[in-house]
Amino acid sequence: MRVSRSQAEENRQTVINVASRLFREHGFDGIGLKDLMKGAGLTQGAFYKQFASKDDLAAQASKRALESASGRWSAAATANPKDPLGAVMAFYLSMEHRDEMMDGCPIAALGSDAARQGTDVKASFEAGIKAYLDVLGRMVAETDGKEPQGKAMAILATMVGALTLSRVVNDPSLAQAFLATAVKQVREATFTRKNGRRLGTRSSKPRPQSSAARN
Amino acid sequence: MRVSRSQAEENRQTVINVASRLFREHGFDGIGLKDLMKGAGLTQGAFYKQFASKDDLAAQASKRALESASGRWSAAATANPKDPLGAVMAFYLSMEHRDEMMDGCPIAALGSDAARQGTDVKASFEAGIKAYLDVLGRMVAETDGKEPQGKAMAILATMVGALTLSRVVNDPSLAQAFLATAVKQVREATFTRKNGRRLGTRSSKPRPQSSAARN
DNA sequence: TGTACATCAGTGAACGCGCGTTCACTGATGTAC
DNA sequence: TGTACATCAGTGAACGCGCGTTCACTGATGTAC
Repeated sequence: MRVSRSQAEENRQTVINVASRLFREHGFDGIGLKDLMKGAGLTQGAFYKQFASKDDLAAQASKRALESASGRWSAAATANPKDPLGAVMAFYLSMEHRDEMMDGCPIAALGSDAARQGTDVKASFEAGIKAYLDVLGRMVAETDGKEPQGKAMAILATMVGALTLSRVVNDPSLAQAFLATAVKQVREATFTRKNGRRLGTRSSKPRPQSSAARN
Repeated sequence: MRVSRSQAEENRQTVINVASRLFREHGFDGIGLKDLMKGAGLTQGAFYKQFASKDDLAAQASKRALESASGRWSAAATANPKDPLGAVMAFYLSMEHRDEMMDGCPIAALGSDAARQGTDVKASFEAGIKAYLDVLGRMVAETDGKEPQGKAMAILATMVGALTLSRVVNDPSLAQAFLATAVKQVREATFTRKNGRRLGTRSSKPRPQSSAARN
């Protein structure tokens, strides 16, 4: 039966939100429209009243996932203005994040899938990644004036790679080591720039099983 | 009709080799057994004479893909003994590698898929990653004595992350920038250690469209 | 404001298709004598 | 070494199933008068 316009729009948003989480959990190919719609309390027939195709939803859900993730970065940064980068790394490079793909970083959760998707999905990722880089760049600029955008790209790469690597191995201590060495490398990269001498002396010894080396 | 034992074993190896490339190209879920077997010149019915399940093949193909990739690293390193790390980065962080998933790094090509696979696939990745780390660790140890294994993990994370990021964006210059900043960051990380002063002065300015910053 | 009607979000069944897996069968290979 | 027979890698059809997509239908919503 028909539903009010605002209700329909609300349903649409719910589907996108649900899909942004279920795609991260199961991959674009790992979850069907039936389960996606069921997650939003609807049946699969309604899908094509809201979206042109599964690819269309994939692009919109990717956009939503990136927005929500970038929001978490900003929130962590503003909640800890003394060490915003440390706050971001504390949740990003944690074992909790490693073990929870559904609410985590979509680049790590869907990266190699997204590389095989079409232009629309990649456009969503591209826009979201630029937002990540803005947030990161602003953090880096505060402690390290030189080329903050280049630094931000390298830092993001290190973080995404470390999370990916930590997820494809069975051994939890190896997984944790990838996360901890990434924290360390990012700290050194951001505090080592000004004429070759380290600015900060923040220790970054990896704590083998703790969830995050917050320093 | 029956086939000689050595022919059967050869066929089996061919299937694993083909699968290691087609899984990287299409993802574990993106290619079916029929096409996998056809790629090896066989029909799908023969599959279960050689493998217990598709997951079984996924684990063996992952192992094969990692072995072949780690072989490429070693080859690049020994071919360029003066700058093995530079040689590895020259192909790993290149636009050619970005645009060719089939013969490229399985961690970048299958990383987020592998994170969702079972213990066997992850065991293949874990073993392969340790081999990568050995090769990298030896390179790092030559120029930078301290904690080569930790450095190797951070470098691998940066490289995997940069390649992944370069593949999920449409804009080729942004893709190239991810690769170039990764080269730069790895260079700085490996040559900046000894009491805070940089050892080498190798320039690492990114060359916007070239395939790799070889320096 | 009230009524008649058009719109369209959502339902649930159906479409064709390809999936992973199973199976009866084939016939060359490998083995026992 | 030669023969009889068991083995089993490979074939191709079939299995049940879930997929993305389409469609006739429903009935509350939105609109025209």
